Amino acid sequence: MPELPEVETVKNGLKRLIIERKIKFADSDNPKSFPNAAYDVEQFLIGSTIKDVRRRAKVLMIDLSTEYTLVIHLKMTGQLVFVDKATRFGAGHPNDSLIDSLPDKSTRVTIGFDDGSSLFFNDQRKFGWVKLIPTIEVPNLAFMKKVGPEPLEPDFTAVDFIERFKRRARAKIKAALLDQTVIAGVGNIYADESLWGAKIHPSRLVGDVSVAEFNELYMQVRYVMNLSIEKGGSTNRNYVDAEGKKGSYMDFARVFRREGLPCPRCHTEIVKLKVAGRGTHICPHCQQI
DNA sequence: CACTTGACCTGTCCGC
DNA sequence: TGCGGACAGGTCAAGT
Repeated sequence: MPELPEVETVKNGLKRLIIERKIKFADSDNPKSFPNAAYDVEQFLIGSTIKDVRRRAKVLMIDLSTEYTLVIHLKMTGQLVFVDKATRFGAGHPNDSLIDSLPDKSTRVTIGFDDGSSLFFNDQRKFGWVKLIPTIEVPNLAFMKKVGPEPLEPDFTAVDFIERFKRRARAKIKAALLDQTVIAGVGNIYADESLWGAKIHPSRLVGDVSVAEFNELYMQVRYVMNLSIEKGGSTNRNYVDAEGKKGSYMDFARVFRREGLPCPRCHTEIVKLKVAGRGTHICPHCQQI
């Protein structure tokens, strides 16, 4: 799934839904999805209360009253869905079919609360994980130490943006955009969308992109990801938010998964190619090598 | 170091 | 219908 806007949407939903709930039990069918010692789970997870939910890059953090944190990465197909037994069978609930079906065969972790509600971590491809870590140790995780700045923070400027790319001067601009140590949170959808917005071909080398083009790319990265947060993220395949609802950014996408359709700017047919090992969508007229 | 490729998994879709 | 292969929102380890 999940790039910055999707993880942000899940975080916002969880903040509304699970703060102050008390954890009664935790189950998992897959050690790689929940690689925590039974002793730690018993000692620091069971019986704890949810105090806060945070996001950094594409990582979610659920802070517990025990000074431990559930650090969660959804990778490609992860979902975190809260189900309250009171709404579970509620007629007319917009997503009662999905909600009613949980847990299902993709459920890797179940967190049960003492009021009967549950949080399900579903992950078809099993790339994602839920790790229980002392809160004070979270900033020391290898990923947290090397990840780049948050591009939507108000004090993150175009000058900062350009500076971060200097270390990847010989890489393709799309590979650098996807590199989480350059800036945090951009994935395949918003890389394609922002490069189209800035009229930059994804295969161009970072060192050959002008300052004016970088300024436009900076604006586009912030524009597409802010718009997507407003739309509840992109549901390309599996993604749903904390209530099981799909996001609608794909209705506003300009190139992503729109091969064969006209470019919204010039009506040239959008084509799909492979760049940096990833499926990539461009307008061959607007985005020249 | 900088950069690219393959691996991790399951499911779906497309061509034969 | 079945089967093989390519492909899917991400990140790492290992390779050049």
